[in-house]
Amino acid sequence: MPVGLRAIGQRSETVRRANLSAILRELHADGPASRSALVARTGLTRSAIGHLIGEFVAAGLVSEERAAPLGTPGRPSPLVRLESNRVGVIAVEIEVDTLAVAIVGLGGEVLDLLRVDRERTDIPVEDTAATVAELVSTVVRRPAAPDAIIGVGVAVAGVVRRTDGFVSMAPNLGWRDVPLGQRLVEALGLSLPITIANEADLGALAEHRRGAAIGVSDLLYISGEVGVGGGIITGGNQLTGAAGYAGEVGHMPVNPQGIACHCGSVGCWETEVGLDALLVRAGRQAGGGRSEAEAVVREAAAGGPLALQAIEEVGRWLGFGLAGLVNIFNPSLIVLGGSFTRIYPFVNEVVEHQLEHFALPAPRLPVRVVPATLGADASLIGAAELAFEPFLADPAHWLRSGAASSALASA
Amino acid sequence: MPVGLRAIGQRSETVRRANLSAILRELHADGPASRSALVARTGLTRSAIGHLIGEFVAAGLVSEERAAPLGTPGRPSPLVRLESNRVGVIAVEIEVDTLAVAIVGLGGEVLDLLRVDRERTDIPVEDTAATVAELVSTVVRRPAAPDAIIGVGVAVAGVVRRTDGFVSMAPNLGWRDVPLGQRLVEALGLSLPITIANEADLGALAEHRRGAAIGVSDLLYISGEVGVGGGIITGGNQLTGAAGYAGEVGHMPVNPQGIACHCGSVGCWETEVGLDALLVRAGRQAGGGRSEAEAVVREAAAGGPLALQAIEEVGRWLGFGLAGLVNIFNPSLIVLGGSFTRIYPFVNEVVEHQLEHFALPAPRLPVRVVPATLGADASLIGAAELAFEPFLADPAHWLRSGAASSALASA
DNA sequence: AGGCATTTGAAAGAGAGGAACACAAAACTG
DNA sequence: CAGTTTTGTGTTCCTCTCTTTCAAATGCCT
Repeated sequence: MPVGLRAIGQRSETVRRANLSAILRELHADGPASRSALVARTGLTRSAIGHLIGEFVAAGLVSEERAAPLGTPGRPSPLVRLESNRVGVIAVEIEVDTLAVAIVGLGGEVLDLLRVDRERTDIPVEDTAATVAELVSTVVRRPAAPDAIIGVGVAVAGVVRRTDGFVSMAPNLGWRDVPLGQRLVEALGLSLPITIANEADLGALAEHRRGAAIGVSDLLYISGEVGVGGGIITGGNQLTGAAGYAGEVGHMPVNPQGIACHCGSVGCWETEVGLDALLVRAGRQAGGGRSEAEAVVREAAAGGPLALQAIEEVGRWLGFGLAGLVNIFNPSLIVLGGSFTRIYPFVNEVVEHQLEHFALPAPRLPVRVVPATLGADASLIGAAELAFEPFLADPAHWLRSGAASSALASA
Repeated sequence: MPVGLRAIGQRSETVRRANLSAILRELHADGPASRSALVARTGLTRSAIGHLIGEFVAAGLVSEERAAPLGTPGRPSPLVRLESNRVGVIAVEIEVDTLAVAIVGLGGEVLDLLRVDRERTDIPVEDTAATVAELVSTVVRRPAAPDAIIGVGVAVAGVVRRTDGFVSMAPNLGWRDVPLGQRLVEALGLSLPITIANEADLGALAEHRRGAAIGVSDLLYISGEVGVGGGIITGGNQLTGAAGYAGEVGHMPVNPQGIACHCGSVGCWETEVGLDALLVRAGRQAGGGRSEAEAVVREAAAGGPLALQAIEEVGRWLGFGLAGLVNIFNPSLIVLGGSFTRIYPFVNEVVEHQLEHFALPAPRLPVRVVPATLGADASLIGAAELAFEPFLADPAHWLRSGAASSALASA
């Protein structure tokens, strides 16, 4: 149901752009495919596919190889494969206690990955940007780097505006109203588009494309760290909201009688299910971060009653909040990421029980709750997908301008 | 960011379909427009517009009239206008205490409207369907009816599945797991597509297309009656969820220490902001419905302290819940419908205050809260829009098959 | 080896929008 | 009031892209 402004007139060229995009998306998402498989999946004719593939081959973006005979009669269809070391993106992850930079090739292969630990203290944006720039320039020089870098995607643990990467609030990084996008542009000094998004949003994107939620078009990804973030995909589209701030489910009020949240509100969901809530309930000091949480999980695994009880209580609140989200979004899948992945085995039952109790039967019915499968790199992979997005949406633009070489030159 | 399955290959014909659709949407949404305005809005050339308009004219769907000279130099562009009595839809609204059927012409004009009051008792679906059928057959026979009816849209006050109109739960109608869609198909006996959706979802659609939210692509429509429903539009698309159950914000848990909700949960938002909450706080009996609520509003307008206090308390909870939704959706507009429209003047300030207090600053900043403008007919208008949707999305399909006549014949 | 199923490749065909030009109609201009 | 300017329509030709069609290629199966 597109609204007026988007429904701009289409031209013949639009068709070609859309079809090139469709083919590229197939290959990027599902890996190598035979020509005939592409025919089947796109609904185009063999000739059309032939022409379009030819264009990609001419640009050096894909290669065709003799198909391995697969036992069926008929002339075998050649396998079309993306050249993963021709075009790539830089993915950056800025988290509380770690900083990562990766190079990801078209098709999703992680070609190179650099991760450094950071102090859990407030670090100025400028310093962060400088560190990122250093890592990027290292990684770009290494042999794994592809011929052309076409964009930079950044995942940040904070409330961030999509349009320009302005970070309104990243409490755990100690940032408030920080122009991260601008600083990164300055520090990187590349003439590449830099797109920044919230880490949970990108985790959702990653799980949707390459993780536990492949093929699911309505899903919630809930990432539990010190803060609780949500990435939401509905109808196959990411929920971004008017400015890209959407998905801050951690600050959904669930308990008016609850404790004060650093955001200024009271009883936010993350005050009940965030890492600190777990630690305090387990008799430990708040602020311990992942390592302490890990200790609680180990304690629980060993049968420690206090730890088990703490995790159970978190699970109860987790399920309570999820019930509300299920009623609001009617998803078919909920993916638990971050530290929730670790406690999933312990809370699975409570969560299901809470959903049974607090969610409406109709939207609750089809919901499955599963742990994330991409682990710590989820948002990094999502950042890469984000950076690839313009390319996937309109590869024709790159092909025409011979960007393979020009983009490289500028990198 | 379309996912694999949707990104089907496009053909030349697709372009024509899309462009016909774009033109029709413009005319349907914004009313008559000059050819040159259409050129400007779609970005197509004059020749293309000429051809496409020609096709519509040939089908008798639009007419062109000599432009009234409007004071600007240059040759005036003829005005393109939809023939509102050629193609129309039937819109049905099934609410707790009222039942309405309307005929709406292409362009959105309500050509005819029949509304009957109902007892606030549980009425079997079969009876409801029969009444609807009766109203429909009356209205279709009246002179205002257009040549062709192309679909039926139904708004129902309950949790309903989009695919087949299965009502999982409509507590105020006394329905549970009722195949409303099927019953309506049987009762109406028309070979027309019948689409059923939740009344708040359709209220949102109506306000988005023809009410307070025109041109806004990220909005929440919150409708307060006995139950509280939400219609959500993000990125210009309706949020439907996996099965169309999405938007049940009334059952978002906001108060674990609250009262039991009929849905089986505790502390749902509607237990704090629904009509019964208002009535009880105002010292009246629950179950009084709209008329009693109206009495409370009048009492408040006259300065009655108990009524004012009750409304204020509802406003406080309203703002509290909205804050959570703002954090989740980052909308740019919140439209208050149903009884909330009436209490808006009284709660405006409290709501804003609560948002200030409980919503994150970044998503909160651009949010405006406004009353609905379409009043009681909002969901009826939305139902019409829903029924028009397939036609607007692919008018070529209808033109080719000469549906103007064939659809009429079947009605 | 020959038949069959499936696919590729090239050429011709069809559908749709773009560009350019002649002509039309209204509003300015002096 | 006649000429000029501006904006628009209709027409013709062109370009782009996919489809259709047919011959040739390839490898399984008997």
